Amino acid sequence: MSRPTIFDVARGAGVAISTVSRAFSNPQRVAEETRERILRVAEELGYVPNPHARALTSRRTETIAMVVSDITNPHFFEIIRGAEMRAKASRFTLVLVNAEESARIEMEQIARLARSVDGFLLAASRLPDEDLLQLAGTHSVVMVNRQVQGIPSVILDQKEGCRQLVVHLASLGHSSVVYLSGPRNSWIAASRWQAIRDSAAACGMSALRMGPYTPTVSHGGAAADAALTTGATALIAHNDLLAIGVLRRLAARSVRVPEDVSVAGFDNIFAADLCSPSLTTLSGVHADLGRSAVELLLDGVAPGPRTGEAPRLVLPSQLVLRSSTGPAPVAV
Amino acid sequence: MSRPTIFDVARGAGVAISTVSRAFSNPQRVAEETRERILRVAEELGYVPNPHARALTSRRTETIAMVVSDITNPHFFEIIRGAEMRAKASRFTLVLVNAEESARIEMEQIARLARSVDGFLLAASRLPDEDLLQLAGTHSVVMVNRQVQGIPSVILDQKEGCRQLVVHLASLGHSSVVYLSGPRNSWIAASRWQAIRDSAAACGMSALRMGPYTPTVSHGGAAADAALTTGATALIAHNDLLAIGVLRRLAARSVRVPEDVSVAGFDNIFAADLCSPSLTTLSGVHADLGRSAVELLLDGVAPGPRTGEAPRLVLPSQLVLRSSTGPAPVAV
DNA sequence: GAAAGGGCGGCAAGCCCTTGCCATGTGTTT
DNA sequence: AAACACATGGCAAGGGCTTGCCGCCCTTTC
Repeated sequence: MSRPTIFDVARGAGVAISTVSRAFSNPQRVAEETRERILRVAEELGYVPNPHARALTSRRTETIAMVVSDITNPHFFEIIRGAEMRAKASRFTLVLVNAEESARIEMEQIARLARSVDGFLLAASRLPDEDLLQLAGTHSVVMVNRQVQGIPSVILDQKEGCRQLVVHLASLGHSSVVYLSGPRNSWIAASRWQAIRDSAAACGMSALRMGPYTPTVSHGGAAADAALTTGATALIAHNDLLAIGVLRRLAARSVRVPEDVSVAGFDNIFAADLCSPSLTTLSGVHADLGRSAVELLLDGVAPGPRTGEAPRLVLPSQLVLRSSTGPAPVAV
Repeated sequence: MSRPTIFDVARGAGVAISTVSRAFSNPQRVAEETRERILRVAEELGYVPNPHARALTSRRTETIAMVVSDITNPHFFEIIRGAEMRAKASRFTLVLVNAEESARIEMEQIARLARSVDGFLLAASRLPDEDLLQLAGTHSVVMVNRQVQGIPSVILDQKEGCRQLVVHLASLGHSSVVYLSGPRNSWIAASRWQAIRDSAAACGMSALRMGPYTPTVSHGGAAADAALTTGATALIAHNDLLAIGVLRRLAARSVRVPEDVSVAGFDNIFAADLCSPSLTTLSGVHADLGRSAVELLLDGVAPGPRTGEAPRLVLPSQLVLRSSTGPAPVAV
């Protein structure tokens, strides 16, 4: 015996299938009494509407896709987690896809899912602006940790966060800072560098960008070596993973942190508090990024007139001071 | 202009829609030459089959759902990651759902998705065996980190791993070990305790189970306090998070690790190598769990005769020795 | 050269719902 | 009492695809 369909419910309740359909998807269109009867019959029969049949005509799927640029990066998991929880709260299903740091794969995956989801969450997308704008023309899209004019987005406040971080370093007496940059086409890396450079200028510090580096622990070694050649006393790594890699290499080279060199990262991952020395980092509630992004997407997906402007959410970030930053060494 | 359908392609290629359909889903059923022509037209038109229409008749969705018992637990992310990558390799889509440690929610989510996916990956399911067996009767199911008679599963080798861990502690001179247990209805917690108890007995050690504890850092404090009352010199925590919490509390209470007490965990999370002292832990390639689980599921989903037995994969685990375990203190 | 077989394409019946439009019945207004 | 508005339910046309079955034609076989 196969699963009951809308016909079985209609027969059981003595109504037309259209009425059953509306009892589920358009409740106020059906008399209270009728609806209750239908729901009761459906319950008894164990009827669940077939989502595909539903999607076929209604073009709504109650599913959203989250595309992350690199699923191996633990930083995204908080975002994914927040997104999943928020999606679930609205009875939406979350599909997870990995772009493997490739714009081509990202595009392929999006094309593949275009018909199966109501919208896309693009986390740290590597696609060029044009592609994104085109996509946003035909689908609901929300960017996470990237801003593109005209597309809704959610980011953590890099500007203010970087400013605080630079001011912190400046007030410790550092006069030069190196930013160990993340991937070349990472919007957030560009945005961090810009904020660091501007803030450094405002503090009278010199700022230098090095890299790009793949932001993993294993690439921290090269980054540290390169940074040491500059003589800078303050290092800001693109993220905590890279920063931890830097710390390791510095330890291996007997460079003391923070006595000789100060190091800071981004994301405040769990390990940032455990490594030695513990890591000063720019923190933020990443789960909220995912949550807010879904919220924005659901707003956009909902029928009704668009508000004129694409919303740009900027969530607060906060500086977490630990022991990897300290006073600049006294000049020799 | 709306998206092209199979009709447009059929017209363009001068064939019937059934032929177009087969050109995509049953290539060897169509002459090579015809197929090429169809694919070329489809390409030109930008035709992509509508997955919902497809699913409606074929009952295949090329989608699998991964249900995790608690999405806030970082341990799962490796598994999710492995699963996503493997699914993608077979052009399957992965849906992620969170059971929030609740059997009820887990069941609801499964019911909701039952029609939209080809199968379920249940990671650390909290459902009773009966429910799982019933589910496995109607759907393709693969269990991750749990074994149920008759259902395909993938686990890390707890038994041998725990044995090695206990032998390691025994050979360091410890004569008593405490297992700080994970959640009550966690299969893996039960399985670990059983392996620890048996191995301890074989080594002439006494073993004690305490808890259950929610396996997070914050619950490690209570676990540590409780464990200290027993006078045991070796502590095995349900996972690394709990172990790190234990380490923190011990440090706060000035109990030296490993001089006074040895501590070990499970999972070898990234932070295990960074905490102080670094943590001895039972490691395993968790991404492989996800990968293998998807593989098993795809095997099960594929048409064709079932092999008689439900496969039970046991992936190797390995003991990673770090500095949180050491010789037992000399008795006073 | 006739019969048998295989490869290939087409027909048409679904798969299970949503939704625009119409029909009916009831209550309200003038 | 006529005219109307509104609430409610039904009809039927899809939505875009898969697949069992049939039939055609070209090979092969004896």
